Amino acid sequence: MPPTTARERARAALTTDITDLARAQLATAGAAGLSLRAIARELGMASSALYRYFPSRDDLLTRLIIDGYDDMGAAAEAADDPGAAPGERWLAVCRAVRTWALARPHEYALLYGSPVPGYSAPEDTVPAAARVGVVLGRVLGDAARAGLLPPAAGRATGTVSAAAAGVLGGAHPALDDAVRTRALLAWSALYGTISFELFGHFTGSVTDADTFFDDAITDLAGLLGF
Amino acid sequence: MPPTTARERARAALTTDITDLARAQLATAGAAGLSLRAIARELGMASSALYRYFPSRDDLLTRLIIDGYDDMGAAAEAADDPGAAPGERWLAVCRAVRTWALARPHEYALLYGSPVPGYSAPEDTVPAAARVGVVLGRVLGDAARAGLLPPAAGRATGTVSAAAAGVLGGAHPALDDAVRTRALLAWSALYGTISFELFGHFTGSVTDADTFFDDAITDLAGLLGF
DNA sequence: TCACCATGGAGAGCAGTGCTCTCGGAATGT
DNA sequence: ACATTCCGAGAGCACTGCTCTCCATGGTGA
Repeated sequence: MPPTTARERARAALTTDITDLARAQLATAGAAGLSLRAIARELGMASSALYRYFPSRDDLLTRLIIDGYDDMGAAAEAADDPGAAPGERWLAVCRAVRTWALARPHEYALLYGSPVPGYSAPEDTVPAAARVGVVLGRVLGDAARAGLLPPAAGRATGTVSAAAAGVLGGAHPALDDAVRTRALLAWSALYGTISFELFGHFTGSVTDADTFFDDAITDLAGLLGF
Repeated sequence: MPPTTARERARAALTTDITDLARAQLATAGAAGLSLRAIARELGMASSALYRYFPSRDDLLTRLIIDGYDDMGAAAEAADDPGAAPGERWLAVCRAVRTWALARPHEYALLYGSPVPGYSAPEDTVPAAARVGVVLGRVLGDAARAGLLPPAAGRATGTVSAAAAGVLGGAHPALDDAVRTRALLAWSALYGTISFELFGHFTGSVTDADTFFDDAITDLAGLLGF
């Protein structure tokens, strides 16, 4: 339900003002440079008043992390056309993730870079964090159900949890632990390439980042059988 | 040449004391929690005296980063047996990198996590950072020269720089841009899986991290033709 | 040998941080 | 109209990186 009383309205408005300013500050100073006092200053209020809205700096970061995961997940979902071929879908979703990351490098770093020290992601972040994985898992499952995947070897290595197996296509003869391991590998490889590009580990090695990314992602699609 | 005068000896000793304490602090508080004052306190000296040895906190971090790259590179080099088969070599080097990372998660995060904000890695870090890549590139090149690689398609996509091509096996008929792209992909995927494991993105999905890593790395080796 | 000077410590201080506490006014529910 | 809850302000604590000044010491050229 939306806020009803004037107080709740004001509180909600100020809360989004804070997170917006925090995001803006994130874009310039990074996560470590995020300063509650600076936000309060820009808002024209005492720093102590901010603690009525976020009990601590880490809680603000948690909010930003959840919003970030959700925003990225929405971008991935929007990029997925369930009617297209698996290879096309995979490429489109991966491209969307990279585009999202390139537009907000600091926010991406907050999600997939070093964890903030002394801060362990609360349970709240899990569902939001899973959204991109769910989209990629659906692509895999749809491909299997459409008979577009090579037959699986039927190996059960026991390394992929049942919960993850459910997300990664569910039960299907064309899907076994070996396939799912490759899916998890492709998933982490996607973030590996994006992180390397964003964090500067490719500088001097990759000249055309756009086509390199497409080539690499296509290789990964081949690994998955698309 | 080693330090000669007593002063130089004392300076070198104190410098290593500082970096050792910094590394210890890194292991507990992470990069953001690294405090020059705390180091000075543990050393029983004034915080201002530390600036005689490191002009700023970022310079200390740079030192730690270079040392970290070097240590990891040495571990990778030690794990590589040039006489073994390419697949074995690839697996051994990747395992060594992961083992190194698992033993020093915070140090790994410093190297491959989010870049420290407002801090751009100086040129000094480049050669040290390249060491692991050089080892992996040598494995690829040796495999090509031994005729253990499938024939290349001969594609020149122009995405891999000449410098990187030199590291990634050098010139050989079995090596083209398509192969080198896969090599860079495998390289970043290696760090993607390690980062995901270390940063907690696999929690709940991967049950047996050790065998998952081996499986994933073997898949990557297959992608490279090993 | 002695004077000179670079070296490296100590301390005070500045500007900034997250966070806590108390106080007082204002909106809300009864 | 009253009681309660909410929310902003201000002062203050402990901490940070960093600078500046001052001073003792160690190595060195005359």
